[in-house]
Amino acid sequence: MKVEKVDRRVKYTKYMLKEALVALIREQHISTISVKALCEKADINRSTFYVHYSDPYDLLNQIKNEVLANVMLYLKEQDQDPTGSNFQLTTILEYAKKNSELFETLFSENCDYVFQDDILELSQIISSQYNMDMDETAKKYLKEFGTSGCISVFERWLQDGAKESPEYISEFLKKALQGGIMCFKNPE
Amino acid sequence: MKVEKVDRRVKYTKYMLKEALVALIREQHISTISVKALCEKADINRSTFYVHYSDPYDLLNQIKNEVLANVMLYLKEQDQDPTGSNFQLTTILEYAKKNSELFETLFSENCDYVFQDDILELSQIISSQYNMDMDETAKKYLKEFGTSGCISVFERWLQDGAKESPEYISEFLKKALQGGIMCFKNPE
DNA sequence: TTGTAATCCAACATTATGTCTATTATAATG
DNA sequence: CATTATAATAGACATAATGTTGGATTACAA
Repeated sequence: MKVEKVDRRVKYTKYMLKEALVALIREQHISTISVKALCEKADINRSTFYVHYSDPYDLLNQIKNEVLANVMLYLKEQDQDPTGSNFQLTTILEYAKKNSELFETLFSENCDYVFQDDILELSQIISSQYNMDMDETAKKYLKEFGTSGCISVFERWLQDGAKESPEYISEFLKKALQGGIMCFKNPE
Repeated sequence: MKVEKVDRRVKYTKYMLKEALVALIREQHISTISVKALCEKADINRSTFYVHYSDPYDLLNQIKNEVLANVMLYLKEQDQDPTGSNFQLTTILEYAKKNSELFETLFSENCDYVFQDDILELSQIISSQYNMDMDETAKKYLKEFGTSGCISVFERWLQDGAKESPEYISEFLKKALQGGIMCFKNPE
Protein backbone atom coordinates (compact mmCIF):
# COMPACT_ATOMS: atom_id res chain seq x y z
CA MET A 1 0.00 0.00 0.00
CA LYS A 2 1.58 3.21 -1.20
CA VAL A 3 1.19 6.19 1.09
CA GLU A 4 0.34 9.02 -1.27
CA LYS A 5 1.03 12.27 0.46
CA VAL A 6 -1.82 14.68 -0.05
CA ASP A 7 -1.26 18.39 -0.42
CA ARG A 8 -2.73 20.25 2.53
CA ARG A 9 -4.57 22.58 0.18
CA VAL A 10 -6.38 19.63 -1.36
CA LYS A 11 -7.28 18.30 2.06
CA TYR A 12 -8.67 21.68 3.02
CA THR A 13 -10.69 22.05 -0.17
CA LYS A 14 -12.22 18.60 0.09
CA TYR A 15 -12.95 19.00 3.77
CA MET A 16 -14.76 22.29 3.24
CA LEU A 17 -16.79 20.91 0.37
CA LYS A 18 -17.83 17.85 2.34
CA GLU A 19 -18.88 19.86 5.34
CA ALA A 20 -20.83 22.22 3.13
CA LEU A 21 -22.62 19.42 1.33
CA VAL A 22 -23.64 17.67 4.53
CA ALA A 23 -24.87 20.97 5.92
CA LEU A 24 -26.93 21.62 2.80
CA ILE A 25 -28.34 18.11 2.79
CA ARG A 26 -29.71 18.77 6.25
CA GLU A 27 -31.89 21.42 4.64
CA GLN A 28 -32.67 20.27 1.12
CA HIS A 29 -32.68 17.33 -1.22
CA ILE A 30 -29.38 16.54 -2.90
CA SER A 31 -30.94 16.89 -6.34
CA THR A 32 -31.76 20.54 -5.67
CA ILE A 33 -28.28 21.50 -4.51
CA SER A 34 -26.39 23.43 -7.15
CA VAL A 35 -22.63 23.43 -7.53
CA LYS A 36 -22.76 27.17 -7.25
CA ALA A 37 -24.54 27.22 -3.89
CA LEU A 38 -22.36 24.44 -2.57
CA CYS A 39 -19.15 26.28 -3.43
CA GLU A 40 -20.42 29.51 -1.97
CA LYS A 41 -21.22 27.75 1.29
CA ALA A 42 -17.80 26.12 1.33
CA ASP A 43 -16.12 29.30 0.17
CA ILE A 44 -14.30 27.37 -2.53
CA ASN A 45 -14.02 28.45 -6.13
CA ARG A 46 -16.39 26.72 -8.47
CA SER A 47 -13.64 25.75 -10.89
CA THR A 48 -11.84 24.04 -8.03
CA PHE A 49 -14.89 21.92 -7.35
CA TYR A 50 -14.77 20.51 -10.86
CA VAL A 51 -11.12 19.59 -10.41
CA HIS A 52 -12.14 17.11 -7.71
CA TYR A 53 -15.72 16.13 -8.39
CA SER A 54 -18.03 15.97 -11.36
CA ASP A 55 -21.19 16.97 -9.49
CA PRO A 56 -22.68 16.95 -5.99
CA TYR A 57 -23.69 13.31 -6.32
CA ASP A 58 -20.10 12.39 -7.00
CA LEU A 59 -19.06 14.18 -3.85
CA LEU A 60 -21.79 12.47 -1.87
CA ASN A 61 -20.61 9.09 -3.10
CA GLN A 62 -17.10 9.80 -1.95
CA ILE A 63 -18.45 10.78 1.44
CA LYS A 64 -20.35 7.52 1.50
CA ASN A 65 -17.25 5.48 0.73
CA GLU A 66 -15.33 7.17 3.49
CA VAL A 67 -18.07 6.59 6.01
CA LEU A 68 -18.34 2.94 5.09
CA ALA A 69 -14.58 2.57 5.25
CA ASN A 70 -14.68 4.05 8.74
CA VAL A 71 -17.34 1.57 9.77
CA MET A 72 -15.17 -1.27 8.55
CA LEU A 73 -12.20 0.18 10.37
CA TYR A 74 -14.21 0.35 13.55
CA LEU A 75 -15.25 -3.25 13.17
CA LYS A 76 -11.63 -4.26 12.81
CA GLU A 77 -10.64 -2.25 15.84
CA GLN A 78 -13.21 -4.23 17.77
CA ASP A 79 -11.62 -7.40 16.45
CA GLN A 80 -14.51 -8.32 14.25
CA ASP A 81 -14.32 -9.66 10.77
CA PRO A 82 -16.50 -7.51 8.48
CA THR A 83 -16.66 -10.21 5.83
CA GLY A 84 -17.55 -12.95 8.25
CA SER A 85 -21.17 -13.65 8.99
CA ASN A 86 -21.03 -13.71 12.74
CA PHE A 87 -19.91 -10.22 13.62
CA GLN A 88 -22.00 -8.31 16.08
CA LEU A 89 -24.66 -6.09 14.60
CA THR A 90 -24.42 -4.24 17.87
CA THR A 91 -21.01 -2.90 16.96
CA ILE A 92 -22.30 -1.20 13.84
CA LEU A 93 -25.17 0.30 15.75
CA GLU A 94 -22.71 1.46 18.35
CA TYR A 95 -20.71 3.30 15.74
CA ALA A 96 -23.85 4.79 14.24
CA LYS A 97 -24.94 6.04 17.62
CA LYS A 98 -21.58 7.69 18.20
CA ASN A 99 -22.01 9.53 14.91
CA SER A 100 -25.76 9.76 15.00
CA GLU A 101 -26.03 13.31 13.69
CA LEU A 102 -24.07 12.50 10.57
CA PHE A 103 -25.79 9.17 10.09
CA GLU A 104 -29.21 10.67 10.48
CA THR A 105 -28.41 13.15 7.74
CA LEU A 106 -26.94 10.57 5.42
CA PHE A 107 -29.87 8.22 5.82
CA SER A 108 -32.47 10.91 5.36
CA GLU A 109 -34.65 11.25 2.31
CA ASN A 110 -32.53 14.22 1.20
CA CYS A 111 -29.72 11.88 0.31
CA ASP A 112 -31.72 10.17 -2.39
CA TYR A 113 -31.15 6.78 -0.78
CA VAL A 114 -27.50 6.74 -1.74
CA PHE A 115 -26.65 4.99 1.52
CA GLN A 116 -29.50 2.51 1.66
CA ASP A 117 -28.12 0.38 -1.14
CA ASP A 118 -24.91 -0.36 0.70
CA ILE A 119 -26.60 -1.03 3.98
CA LEU A 120 -28.74 -3.48 2.07
CA GLU A 121 -25.65 -5.57 1.47
CA LEU A 122 -24.81 -5.50 5.12
CA SER A 123 -28.35 -6.52 5.94
CA GLN A 124 -28.09 -9.44 3.61
CA ILE A 125 -25.02 -10.66 5.43
CA ILE A 126 -27.02 -10.51 8.61
CA SER A 127 -30.01 -12.32 7.20
CA SER A 128 -27.76 -15.00 5.77
CA GLN A 129 -26.96 -15.97 9.33
CA TYR A 130 -30.37 -17.50 9.61
CA ASN A 131 -31.29 -20.95 8.54
CA MET A 132 -34.12 -20.39 6.15
CA ASP A 133 -35.38 -23.78 5.16
CA MET A 134 -38.43 -22.94 3.10
CA ASP A 135 -39.58 -22.71 -0.47
CA GLU A 136 -37.69 -20.31 -2.72
CA THR A 137 -40.45 -17.80 -3.31
CA ALA A 138 -41.18 -17.41 0.37
CA LYS A 139 -37.48 -17.06 1.03
CA LYS A 140 -37.14 -14.32 -1.56
CA TYR A 141 -39.94 -12.26 -0.12
CA LEU A 142 -38.98 -12.93 3.45
CA LYS A 143 -35.48 -11.64 2.78
CA GLU A 144 -36.97 -8.58 1.19
CA PHE A 145 -39.30 -8.12 4.12
CA GLY A 146 -36.56 -8.57 6.68
CA THR A 147 -33.84 -6.42 5.13
CA SER A 148 -36.07 -3.48 4.40
CA GLY A 149 -37.61 -3.81 7.84
CA CYS A 150 -34.18 -3.68 9.45
CA ILE A 151 -33.06 -0.66 7.47
CA SER A 152 -36.25 1.14 8.24
CA VAL A 153 -36.03 0.50 11.98
CA PHE A 154 -32.41 1.63 11.88
CA GLU A 155 -33.41 4.88 10.19
CA ARG A 156 -36.25 5.47 12.57
CA TRP A 157 -33.96 4.92 15.50
CA LEU A 158 -31.55 7.57 14.15
CA GLN A 159 -34.35 9.97 13.32
CA ASP A 160 -35.68 9.78 16.84
CA GLY A 161 -32.31 10.56 18.34
CA ALA A 162 -30.92 7.05 18.81
CA LYS A 163 -32.26 6.97 22.36
CA GLU A 164 -32.35 3.22 22.78
CA SER A 165 -29.10 1.35 23.23
CA PRO A 166 -27.47 -0.48 20.34
CA GLU A 167 -28.09 -3.69 22.25
CA TYR A 168 -31.80 -3.04 22.45
CA ILE A 169 -32.11 -2.39 18.70
CA SER A 170 -29.88 -5.29 17.87
CA GLU A 171 -31.97 -7.64 19.99
CA PHE A 172 -35.16 -6.21 18.57
CA LEU A 173 -34.05 -6.84 14.99
CA LYS A 174 -32.94 -10.37 15.72
CA LYS A 175 -36.25 -11.17 17.35
CA ALA A 176 -38.25 -9.57 14.55
CA LEU A 177 -36.32 -11.47 11.89
CA GLN A 178 -36.62 -14.73 13.77
CA GLY A 179 -40.32 -14.18 14.23
CA GLY A 180 -40.97 -13.88 10.52
CA ILE A 181 -38.78 -16.85 9.76
CA MET A 182 -40.45 -19.13 12.24
CA CYS A 183 -43.77 -18.69 10.50
CA PHE A 184 -42.52 -19.95 7.17
CA LYS A 185 -40.09 -22.64 8.12
CA ASN A 186 -40.64 -26.16 6.96
CA PRO A 187 -40.87 -28.73 9.73
CA GLU A 188 -37.47 -30.40 10.07
CA MET B 1 -70.80 17.42 -6.64
CA LYS B 2 -70.60 19.77 -9.56
CA VAL B 3 -69.70 18.22 -12.88
CA GLU B 4 -67.14 20.60 -14.34
CA LYS B 5 -66.97 19.99 -18.02
CA VAL B 6 -63.41 19.89 -19.19
CA ASP B 7 -62.37 21.23 -22.55
CA ARG B 8 -61.24 18.42 -24.82
CA ARG B 9 -58.05 20.33 -25.58
CA VAL B 10 -57.15 20.39 -21.91
CA LYS B 11 -57.87 16.71 -21.60
CA TYR B 12 -55.65 16.03 -24.57
CA THR B 13 -52.78 18.17 -23.30
CA LYS B 14 -52.82 16.63 -19.85
CA TYR B 15 -53.12 13.14 -21.22
CA MET B 16 -50.14 13.56 -23.51
CA LEU B 17 -48.01 15.08 -20.78
CA LYS B 18 -48.86 12.28 -18.37
CA GLU B 19 -48.07 9.58 -20.88
CA ALA B 20 -44.81 11.30 -21.76
CA LEU B 21 -43.75 11.64 -18.15
CA VAL B 22 -44.46 8.02 -17.32
CA ALA B 23 -42.56 6.95 -20.42
CA LEU B 24 -39.59 9.08 -19.45
CA ILE B 25 -39.64 7.82 -15.87
CA ARG B 26 -39.22 4.32 -17.22
CA GLU B 27 -35.85 5.45 -18.50
CA GLN B 28 -34.55 8.08 -16.10
CA HIS B 29 -34.95 9.59 -12.67
CA ILE B 30 -37.64 12.22 -12.32
CA SER B 31 -35.11 14.78 -11.11
CA THR B 32 -33.23 14.58 -14.41
CA ILE B 33 -36.29 15.10 -16.60
CA SER B 34 -36.44 18.61 -18.02
CA VAL B 35 -39.62 20.42 -18.93
CA LYS B 36 -38.18 20.87 -22.37
CA ALA B 37 -37.61 17.16 -23.01
CA LEU B 38 -40.96 16.28 -21.50
CA CYS B 39 -42.83 18.67 -23.77
CA GLU B 40 -40.95 17.53 -26.83
CA LYS B 41 -41.88 13.92 -26.08
CA ALA B 42 -45.49 14.90 -25.54
CA ASP B 43 -45.44 17.24 -28.50
CA ILE B 44 -46.96 19.96 -26.38
CA ASN B 45 -45.73 23.52 -26.26
CA ARG B 46 -43.59 24.35 -23.29
CA SER B 47 -45.65 27.40 -22.38
CA THR B 48 -48.71 25.20 -22.27
CA PHE B 49 -47.04 22.96 -19.73
CA TYR B 50 -46.63 25.87 -17.36
CA VAL B 51 -50.30 26.70 -17.65
CA HIS B 52 -51.13 23.39 -16.00
CA TYR B 53 -48.14 22.42 -13.90
CA SER B 54 -45.28 24.14 -12.17
CA ASP B 55 -42.71 21.41 -12.83
CA PRO B 56 -42.44 17.67 -13.54
CA TYR B 57 -42.82 16.83 -9.84
CA ASP B 58 -46.11 18.67 -9.78
CA LEU B 59 -47.30 16.61 -12.71
CA LEU B 60 -46.13 13.42 -11.04
CA ASN B 61 -48.06 14.32 -7.91
CA GLN B 62 -51.22 14.80 -9.89
CA ILE B 63 -50.68 11.43 -11.51
CA LYS B 64 -50.26 9.96 -8.05
CA ASN B 65 -53.50 11.45 -6.81
CA GLU B 66 -55.38 10.07 -9.77
CA VAL B 67 -53.95 6.61 -9.33
CA LEU B 68 -54.81 6.59 -5.65
CA ALA B 69 -58.30 7.83 -6.42
CA ASN B 70 -58.68 4.99 -8.86
CA VAL B 71 -57.60 2.50 -6.23
CA MET B 72 -60.22 3.87 -3.87
CA LEU B 73 -62.81 3.69 -6.61
CA TYR B 74 -61.92 0.08 -7.26
CA LEU B 75 -62.27 -0.72 -3.58
CA LYS B 76 -65.71 0.82 -3.56
CA GLU B 77 -66.72 -1.11 -6.67
CA GLN B 78 -65.80 -4.24 -4.79
CA ASP B 79 -68.04 -3.09 -1.95
CA GLN B 80 -65.19 -2.44 0.43
CA ASP B 81 -64.83 0.50 2.73
CA PRO B 82 -61.44 2.15 2.14
CA THR B 83 -61.55 3.92 5.50
CA GLY B 84 -62.51 0.83 7.44
CA SER B 85 -59.84 -1.40 8.80
CA ASN B 86 -61.11 -4.71 7.56
CA PHE B 87 -60.99 -4.32 3.81
CA GLN B 88 -59.16 -6.94 1.88
CA LEU B 89 -55.54 -6.22 1.12
CA THR B 90 -56.00 -8.71 -1.69
CA THR B 91 -58.23 -6.28 -3.53
CA ILE B 92 -55.52 -3.65 -3.68
CA LEU B 93 -52.97 -6.17 -4.85
CA GLU B 94 -55.48 -7.32 -7.44
CA TYR B 95 -55.75 -3.81 -8.80
CA ALA B 96 -51.98 -3.38 -8.77
CA LYS B 97 -51.56 -6.60 -10.71
CA LYS B 98 -54.06 -5.47 -13.32
CA ASN B 99 -52.00 -2.31 -13.79
CA SER B 100 -48.67 -3.81 -12.98
CA GLU B 101 -46.69 -2.02 -15.69
CA LEU B 102 -47.80 1.38 -14.48
CA PHE B 103 -47.40 0.45 -10.84
CA GLU B 104 -43.94 -0.91 -11.36
CA THR B 105 -42.90 2.37 -12.94
CA LEU B 106 -44.47 4.50 -10.27
CA PHE B 107 -42.91 2.51 -7.47
CA SER B 108 -39.48 2.47 -9.04
CA GLU B 109 -36.54 4.44 -7.75
CA ASN B 110 -36.94 6.83 -10.67
CA CYS B 111 -40.03 8.26 -9.04
CA ASP B 112 -38.13 9.56 -6.07
CA TYR B 113 -40.37 7.66 -3.66
CA VAL B 114 -43.31 9.94 -4.35
CA PHE B 115 -45.68 7.00 -4.04
CA GLN B 116 -44.20 5.27 -1.06
CA ASP B 117 -45.40 7.88 1.40
CA ASP B 118 -49.03 7.33 0.56
CA ILE B 119 -48.76 3.60 0.56
CA LEU B 120 -47.29 3.96 4.01
CA GLU B 121 -50.61 5.30 5.18
CA LEU B 122 -52.41 2.35 3.67
CA SER B 123 -49.95 0.02 5.33
CA GLN B 124 -50.61 1.63 8.65
CA ILE B 125 -54.28 0.95 8.28
CA ILE B 126 -53.42 -2.65 7.67
CA SER B 127 -51.11 -2.92 10.63
CA SER B 128 -53.68 -1.29 12.87
CA GLN B 129 -55.82 -4.36 12.32
CA TYR B 130 -53.54 -6.26 14.61
CA ASN B 131 -53.76 -6.33 18.33
CA MET B 132 -50.39 -5.18 19.46
CA ASP B 133 -50.32 -5.48 23.19
CA MET B 134 -46.73 -4.64 24.01
CA ASP B 135 -44.61 -1.81 25.30
CA GLU B 136 -44.69 1.42 23.30
CA THR B 137 -41.13 1.38 22.03
CA ALA B 138 -41.38 -2.14 20.70
CA LYS B 139 -44.67 -1.24 19.11
CA LYS B 140 -43.16 1.77 17.39
CA TYR B 141 -40.33 -0.18 15.87
CA LEU B 142 -42.46 -3.16 15.01
CA LYS B 143 -44.83 -0.95 13.07
CA GLU B 144 -41.86 0.53 11.26
CA PHE B 145 -40.51 -2.92 10.55
CA GLY B 146 -43.83 -4.24 9.34
CA THR B 147 -44.92 -1.37 7.13
CA SER B 148 -41.62 -0.98 5.36
CA GLY B 149 -41.39 -4.72 4.97
CA CYS B 150 -44.81 -4.82 3.34
CA ILE B 151 -44.04 -2.01 0.95
CA SER B 152 -40.78 -3.57 0.00
CA VAL B 153 -42.30 -6.95 -0.72
CA PHE B 154 -45.00 -5.24 -2.72
CA GLU B 155 -42.41 -3.44 -4.82
CA ARG B 156 -40.38 -6.55 -5.32
CA TRP B 157 -43.46 -8.42 -6.43
CA LEU B 158 -44.17 -5.74 -9.06
CA GLN B 159 -40.54 -5.58 -10.17
CA ASP B 160 -40.46 -9.30 -10.77
CA GLY B 161 -43.57 -9.19 -12.93
CA ALA B 162 -46.26 -9.77 -10.31
CA LYS B 163 -46.17 -13.49 -11.00
CA GLU B 164 -47.66 -14.68 -7.74
CA SER B 165 -51.35 -14.21 -7.13
CA PRO B 166 -52.62 -11.32 -5.01
CA GLU B 167 -53.89 -13.95 -2.58
CA TYR B 168 -50.43 -15.43 -2.15
CA ILE B 169 -48.82 -12.06 -1.43
CA SER B 170 -51.65 -11.04 0.82
CA GLU B 171 -51.33 -14.23 2.84
CA PHE B 172 -47.59 -13.90 2.94
CA LEU B 173 -47.75 -10.38 4.36
CA LYS B 174 -50.30 -11.32 6.96
CA LYS B 175 -48.19 -14.21 8.11
CA ALA B 176 -45.00 -12.17 8.19
CA LEU B 177 -46.65 -9.41 10.18
CA GLN B 178 -48.20 -11.88 12.60
CA GLY B 179 -44.86 -13.61 13.03
CA GLY B 180 -43.13 -10.47 14.17
CA ILE B 181 -45.96 -9.51 16.43
CA MET B 182 -46.13 -12.87 18.17
CA CYS B 183 -42.54 -12.47 19.30
CA PHE B 184 -43.18 -9.27 21.15
CA LYS B 185 -46.64 -9.74 22.55
CA ASN B 186 -47.16 -9.59 26.24
CA PRO B 187 -48.77 -12.70 27.70
CA GLU B 188 -52.48 -12.03 28.16
C1' DT C 1 -71.80 31.16 -36.59
C1' DT C 2 -69.65 33.59 -33.09
C1' DG C 3 -67.44 34.57 -28.82
C1' DT C 4 -64.40 32.32 -25.71
C1' DA C 5 -60.49 30.16 -24.35
C1' DA C 6 -56.68 27.03 -25.02
C1' DT C 7 -52.70 26.29 -27.58
C1' DC C 8 -48.80 27.78 -30.07
C1' DC C 9 -44.92 30.69 -31.35
C1' DA C 10 -41.17 33.70 -30.60
C1' DA C 11 -38.67 36.37 -27.70
C1' DC C 12 -36.79 37.62 -23.33
C1' DA C 13 -33.98 38.00 -19.04
C1' DT C 14 -32.12 34.96 -15.71
C1' DT C 15 -29.51 31.26 -13.96
C1' DA C 16 -26.59 27.17 -13.65
C1' DT C 17 -23.40 24.41 -16.14
C1' DG C 18 -18.95 22.85 -17.60
C1' DT C 19 -14.64 24.29 -19.63
C1' DC C 20 -10.48 27.09 -20.16
C1' DT C 21 -6.62 30.31 -19.39
C1' DA C 22 -3.89 33.52 -17.07
C1' DT C 23 -2.74 34.80 -12.50
C1' DT C 24 -2.00 34.37 -7.62
C1' DA C 25 -1.18 31.83 -3.41
C1' DT C 26 0.53 28.08 -1.03
C1' DA C 27 3.09 23.83 -0.19
C1' DA C 28 7.05 20.89 -0.63
C1' DT C 29 11.87 20.44 -1.23
C1' DG C 30 16.93 21.11 -1.18
C1' DC D 1 15.52 30.75 2.81
C1' DA D 2 15.01 30.46 -2.02
C1' DT D 3 13.25 27.80 -5.63
C1' DT D 4 10.20 24.98 -7.88
C1' DA D 5 5.89 22.70 -8.35
C1' DT D 6 1.16 22.73 -8.17
C1' DA D 7 -3.32 23.99 -6.27
C1' DA D 8 -6.69 27.54 -6.03
C1' DT D 9 -8.58 31.66 -7.91
C1' DA D 10 -10.78 35.08 -10.98
C1' DG D 11 -12.83 35.85 -14.99
C1' DA D 12 -14.60 34.83 -19.38
C1' DC D 13 -17.01 31.88 -22.45
C1' DA D 14 -20.53 29.09 -24.99
C1' DT D 15 -24.39 26.29 -23.95
C1' DA D 16 -28.73 25.02 -22.15
C1' DA D 17 -32.87 25.08 -19.27
C1' DT D 18 -36.00 28.00 -16.84
C1' DG D 19 -40.07 30.71 -16.18
C1' DT D 20 -42.59 34.50 -18.10
C1' DT D 21 -44.80 37.37 -21.57
C1' DG D 22 -47.64 39.22 -25.56
C1' DG D 23 -49.70 38.30 -29.61
C1' DA D 24 -51.19 35.20 -33.38
C1' DT D 25 -53.68 31.12 -34.30
C1' DT D 26 -56.63 27.51 -33.66
C1' DA D 27 -60.25 24.53 -31.71
C1' DC D 28 -64.01 24.29 -28.79
C1' DA D 29 -68.72 24.99 -26.89
C1' DA D 30 -73.07 26.87 -27.05
